[in-house]
Amino acid sequence: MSRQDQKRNKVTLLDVAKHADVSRATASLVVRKSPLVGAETRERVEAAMRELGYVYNMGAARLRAERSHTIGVVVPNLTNPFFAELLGGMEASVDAAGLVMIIANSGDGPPRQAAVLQRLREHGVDGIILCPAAGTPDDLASKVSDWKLPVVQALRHVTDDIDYAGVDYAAGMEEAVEYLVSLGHQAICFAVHGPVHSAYHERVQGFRESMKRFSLKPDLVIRVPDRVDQIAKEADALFAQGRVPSAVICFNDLVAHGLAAGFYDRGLRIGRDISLIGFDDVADAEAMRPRLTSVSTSPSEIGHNAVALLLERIAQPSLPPRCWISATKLHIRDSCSPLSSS
Amino acid sequence: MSRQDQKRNKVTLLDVAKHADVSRATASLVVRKSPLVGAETRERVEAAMRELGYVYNMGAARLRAERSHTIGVVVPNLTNPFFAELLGGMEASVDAAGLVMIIANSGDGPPRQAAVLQRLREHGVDGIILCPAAGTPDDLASKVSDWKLPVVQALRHVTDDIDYAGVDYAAGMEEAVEYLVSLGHQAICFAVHGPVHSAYHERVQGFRESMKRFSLKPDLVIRVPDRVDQIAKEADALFAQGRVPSAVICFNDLVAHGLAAGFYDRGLRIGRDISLIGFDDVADAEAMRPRLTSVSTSPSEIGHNAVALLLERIAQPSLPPRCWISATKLHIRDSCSPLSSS
DNA sequence: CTGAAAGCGCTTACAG
DNA sequence: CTGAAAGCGCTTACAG
Repeated sequence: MSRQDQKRNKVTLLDVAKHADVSRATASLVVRKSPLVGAETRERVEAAMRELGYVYNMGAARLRAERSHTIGVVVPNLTNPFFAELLGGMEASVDAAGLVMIIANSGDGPPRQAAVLQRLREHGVDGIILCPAAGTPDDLASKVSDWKLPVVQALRHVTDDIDYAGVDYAAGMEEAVEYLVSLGHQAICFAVHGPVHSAYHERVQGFRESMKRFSLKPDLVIRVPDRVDQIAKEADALFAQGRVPSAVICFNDLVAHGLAAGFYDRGLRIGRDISLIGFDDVADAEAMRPRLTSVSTSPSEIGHNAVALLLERIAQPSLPPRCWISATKLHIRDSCSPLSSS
Repeated sequence: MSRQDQKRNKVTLLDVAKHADVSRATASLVVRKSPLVGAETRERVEAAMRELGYVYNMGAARLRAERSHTIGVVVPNLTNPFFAELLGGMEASVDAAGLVMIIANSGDGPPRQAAVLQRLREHGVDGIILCPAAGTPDDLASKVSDWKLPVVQALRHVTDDIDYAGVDYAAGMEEAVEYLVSLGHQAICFAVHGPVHSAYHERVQGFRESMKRFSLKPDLVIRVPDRVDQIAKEADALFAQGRVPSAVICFNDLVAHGLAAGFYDRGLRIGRDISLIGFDDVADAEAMRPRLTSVSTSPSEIGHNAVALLLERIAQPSLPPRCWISATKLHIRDSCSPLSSS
């Protein structure tokens, strides 16, 4: 019975309506779970859908209703565990809202970013969560507003005119510095890497300000390679500045991981000879030895926030731009120790 | 000029056609880069698109052309770095093919998997790459063929009737065992975790077979917790079986990472007191200390393969089902040492 | 609560 | 190479 109507998968709402002996409009109301339809009718239509193997055609619905139930997410990178956690958080929220997520990779470069943004527009997404690529031009906000497409920035921001879900990186740095100072450290170094963007600046400035607050030298900022397996080799750079740090704060856990390896190679014992603090507190921090003290930024929570902002923006496009800056939390484990009075 | 036509973003192909003084059909040909249109005409149309800020409406096109330029990817988990690398590989290939990727999370459970699969069908994806959830029912193949939707299995497989892009896990285990044997190890343990599926069975069987080939006890298979931070605490279980292993092969690098932490906590020196081999060879392996010897499965390459299979399947739906099993490669680093004759 | 009509923005034959 | 017409499968008012 049911199979014969189905050549080439073409069961349409009209077929369902006929089968259930109602009008197409009524069938449409049933699919969309409208309360206008009587229980008995609804049941009949639903039975018809089952029997015919009906599959809702979102594409057709979108064309008429101007809503695609699809959002776009563009990140600079897919393989970084931090972004993986971020995406995981987003996926959960997006799914709960009955939407679906198209993900795109900007490679952290403006040209590719422009291309994927265009592609997402063509696909008619209802909105976009964008972690702006390093070097994103200033006119992003005006472009986006021309598009009349709901957009929220995540993790990084290039304009105040667009919603932003991020983290108080500066406060996180402050927590880290404060903690190390409380342990007696003074020669504290900040090891950075990767592309430069708002989250980068906020961390560096947070570090400098905090150091100054404690009347400490704020300029021990050194740059390490991007890839974790190369950071280890560069750990020497930390000690080549004329002043030997007793503690180092890392741009993220990846840097911490690489540096930890480098220290190991040099026979330095973390948490004894040198103190180490990570940033982000991704899953590995707990599995490092000694366990890594790290400033937690809860990427999956940021993912939730970004989706929440986007959904509200979609519902009310004229809302004033909003910021959702979440707090960090220093997760103290075993990689720092009091400065031995030597 | 250009702004006024654009109230509510509604520049349509017809507007472009009028502006360029051609018919709608011709404009359509230009968007699709058909060679049928003369260079001069094409240029005029393209100029019109630019001036009006035209955005191609993929949704409308799909409705008529029955192609969405969208593929679905369903994975059991988003935050595992292994899947992150897999997705990264897929994204590159998908993007290069001019498509876009909807990603969905099955949570490694059949009910959610069924839901997301349904959702992807509703969104009219051109095909699906599925890493089947543990416990996926046997009728998957017949369901999928009812759907007439191109599908390829990745990493795991539940049927031979659907394309599959995977890895020769058994051969990988064999490499690992062989290497340890060559170092003189006999009491070799396999530490597994996570849900049970084809890739799990293949690894366990690969281990057992290889051990038997060398006339070694094949039943030192122990189970550790799923989360990396809990594995460390369970490292003792390795030594509670009456026989103390001198080497352990891990189900994946995550297990290796957790176990390494556990060994550290017990004062065991990896690569001296005990040998350790990981599986997958994700980025961290290089940053562990001692550096982790691991069986590389090249997840991003599998991602490429899966996309390639899917694109071919979409182009030729009647092709017989195919398998693309890629080889593993043992990446020897510093976590294993010869068994000291004691 | 239900029906008949129009239309979302494109592509597809089919004539010229 | 170009035009006019029909239609993809839905939803949206608008009447009943």
